Amino acid sequence: MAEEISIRQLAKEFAVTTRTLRFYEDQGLLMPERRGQHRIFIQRDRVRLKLILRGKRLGFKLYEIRDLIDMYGAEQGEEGQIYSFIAKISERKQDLLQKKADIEEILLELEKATIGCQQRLGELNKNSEVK
Amino acid sequence: MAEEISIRQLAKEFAVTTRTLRFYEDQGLLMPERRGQHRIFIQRDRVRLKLILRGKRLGFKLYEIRDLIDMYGAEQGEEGQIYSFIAKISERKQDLLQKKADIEEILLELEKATIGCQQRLGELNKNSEVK
DNA sequence: AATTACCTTTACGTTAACGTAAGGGTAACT
DNA sequence: AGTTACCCTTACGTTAACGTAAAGGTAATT
Repeated sequence: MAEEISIRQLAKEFAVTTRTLRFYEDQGLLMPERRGQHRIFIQRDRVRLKLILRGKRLGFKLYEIRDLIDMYGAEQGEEGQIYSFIAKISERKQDLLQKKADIEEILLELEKATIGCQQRLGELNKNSEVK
Repeated sequence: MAEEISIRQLAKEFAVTTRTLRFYEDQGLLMPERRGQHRIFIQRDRVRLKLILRGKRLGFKLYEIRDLIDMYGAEQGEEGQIYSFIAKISERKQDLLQKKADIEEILLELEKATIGCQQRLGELNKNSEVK
């Protein structure tokens, strides 16, 4: 794992396009260094990109993901800021717990559906045995 | 809870617009009866809409949600169909388990962030006491 | 010297999931 | 008879998250 990688290398590593990476930079989600014109990505960007894609899988908007990432390890600022920060984190937590509950319910339904399918298969087998 | 409700009533009940409901019908996610021109929604549609919104919260595309809903209690068909059905359900399960894992990780990070914030608050308090 | 393989910016195109407006119909109060 | 309150369809507009193409720069092979 090289220290400094090109945009294409990072893109390939995470199975996204270079356009996507440039777009994320544009949106303030990535901030690669520049060497001349070229972007230089480092480990920090890998970590960030991983977080971005994780957020995407959960259906978060890019600006929500940006906010989310900003929450990680950002305990600077004065008291008021910290408090509003804790509040924001709490909101996000609620959202995530809701999503988790949604997932549990869907998984339950899918379990039921699977069982239904298996029963159906059983019936089909019985019929073919009788035949 | 009335047996038959209008589009507006259903919309209000779930805090969506009538446009949204018509759009969902257009996409084959809802199939209300018609009385003349008017749509008549019943309990079945409530259930479906709930499932749709749940899917949306998890970032599923509408066509994915449609597929998902079709999985619930659809154990008809012949053997081949059932098998491909079980496979599809399994895929969805994998996806959901991935999302669940994503959520757990984010929650963990947010916990860490919260602790960081509290420590910071503690430090700020110490400083003000010293003063 | 020319092709290959990258990189850059700028800018228009695309898709999903609706929003919004236009134009018209029905049914019930006032 | 007119206003209110719904309902309908058709159709153009909007936003997010990129896709895609154009035009050009650099650096290393062939």
